[in-house]
Amino acid sequence: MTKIDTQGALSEGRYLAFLIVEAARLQRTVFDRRVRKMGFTRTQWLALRRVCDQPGVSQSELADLLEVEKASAGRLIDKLEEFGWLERRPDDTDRRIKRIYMTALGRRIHREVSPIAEAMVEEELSGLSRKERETLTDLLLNVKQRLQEMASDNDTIQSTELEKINAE
Amino acid sequence: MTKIDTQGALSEGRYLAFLIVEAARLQRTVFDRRVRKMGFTRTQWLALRRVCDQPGVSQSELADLLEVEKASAGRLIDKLEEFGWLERRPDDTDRRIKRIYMTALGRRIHREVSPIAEAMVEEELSGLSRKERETLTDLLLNVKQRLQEMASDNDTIQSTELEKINAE
DNA sequence: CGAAATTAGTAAGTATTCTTACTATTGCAA
DNA sequence: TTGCAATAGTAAGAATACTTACTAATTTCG
Repeated sequence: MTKIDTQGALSEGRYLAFLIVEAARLQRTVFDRRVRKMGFTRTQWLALRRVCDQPGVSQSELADLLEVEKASAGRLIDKLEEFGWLERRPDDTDRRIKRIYMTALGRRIHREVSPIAEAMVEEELSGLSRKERETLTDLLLNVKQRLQEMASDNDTIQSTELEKINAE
Repeated sequence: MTKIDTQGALSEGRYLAFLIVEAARLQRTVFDRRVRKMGFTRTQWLALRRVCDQPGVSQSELADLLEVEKASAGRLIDKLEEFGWLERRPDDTDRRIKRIYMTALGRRIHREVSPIAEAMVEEELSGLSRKERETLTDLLLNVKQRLQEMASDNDTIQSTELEKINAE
């Protein structure tokens, strides 16, 4: 009764969904290859970049921005502090909060890696005109906003049916 | 001497690169939320879907398709075989090879989850016309192909300079 | 034929991140 | 004020995936 038509109109959209994932994964792969030889990971680079954009960010805020858990962010900052790229400083008024700042070494690393990232982006978009880039931006923004709404609506799924099947 | 202009023309492209990553991550988040309650992970679902599309695939082929290492694919298949969704069968002619097939239960799980995935894709694209979807597909394909070329060119980066900085 | 190189899969150890539980601090309200 | 709830960060253990090394089977080539 619930035959699924995977060959019909839906497949086009499914293809688009895969395209988005594949483009993102390729970006990640290329970036990883180009910077991993330097001895750090993509996550570490993203954290460094965030702190550069927003010095004095708290650990929890940084965790949100990087979309990892608070505990994971703590470990990450441990390592980056070990490297001497970042440092924790207490907040002036709230003693629970530790704020993150870049060190001179961190700023230097950032200055060196930034052009690699910029060059990668420029290269991957080199086949598109300025107008096409704008169009791509608009369309992706549309999809992203829709996805954000979907991510907010939490609890619309019943799992009971599947659990029954799995339990048999 | 190597001043970086992060505010100029490059920032537009950088924004696009982030958009791609964010859209992909949101897709993943939404899908995870909708199926994780059913007791399995996105990777497990992707593996099941691949085997459904391509029954009799070998473990190594599956690892390539999922872009994980052979060892990880082995563990993954262990678990899915434990669940009773997939099964390994020996190859007829090459005794090294184990081919992966779906079980009746696996097919049933697939039939239940597939519409959830399809509905998600349809919903996330609901703000775009058919023509806009085609445009988005074309533009993303262009970016993806460029990234694939970049992923093939392996060794164009010197890491020496960064290592020097880091070692100080 | 028979030894070397290649390929499929597994095993062990490591790294990363998540989940859950905990401590310390702060804010709010009876 | 004092006690309860919320928030920031940490700790410990599980899950997942990667890296490296290994075994078994197959292919290639002298």
